[in-house]
Amino acid sequence: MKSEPEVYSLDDLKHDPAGKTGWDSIRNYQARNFMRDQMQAGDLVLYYHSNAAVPGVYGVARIVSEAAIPDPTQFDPASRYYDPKSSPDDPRWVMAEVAYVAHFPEPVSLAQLKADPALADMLVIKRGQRLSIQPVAPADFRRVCELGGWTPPA
DNA sequence: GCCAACGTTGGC
DNA sequence: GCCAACGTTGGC
Repeated sequence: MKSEPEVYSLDDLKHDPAGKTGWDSIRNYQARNFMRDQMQAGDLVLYYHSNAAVPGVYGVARIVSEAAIPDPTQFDPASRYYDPKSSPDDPRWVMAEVAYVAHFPEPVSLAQLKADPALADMLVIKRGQRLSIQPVAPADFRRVCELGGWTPPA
């Protein structure tokens, strides 16, 4: 999952008073579908900082809700993400709740991801790949954690 | 700030 | 249904 650190960083998640955050405002159908169809409670997530001084993976979060909760911002006329075509009866946009797990001892930069032959198929290194939610192959997940100097729980 | 990539919108 | 215009993303 990508986030701009100026907007909501992994550190912000760590210190969030609620202990978690709703991953709202996703307004891309493909990203929404990845979240809705391929995430479930308990899944670990690589936390990527985009538009950062050093873009890359800074740590790990966890999905702590089902991955298809209606995104409340779509019903809020004051929100930038208001969608008048959506209705509470048939919500168009969904979200999941995410909780902090860990910062990597060594953040893994985008340049490192690109330089690692084992990660050649990772979506995030592909040119033009802008989706803010992307599936990660288990082997790639483990490799990125290894590069970050962090061991996932068994 | 530039610009490539790409999704969405809307006229026709 | 095509496609030009436009807006957004995000690395650099």
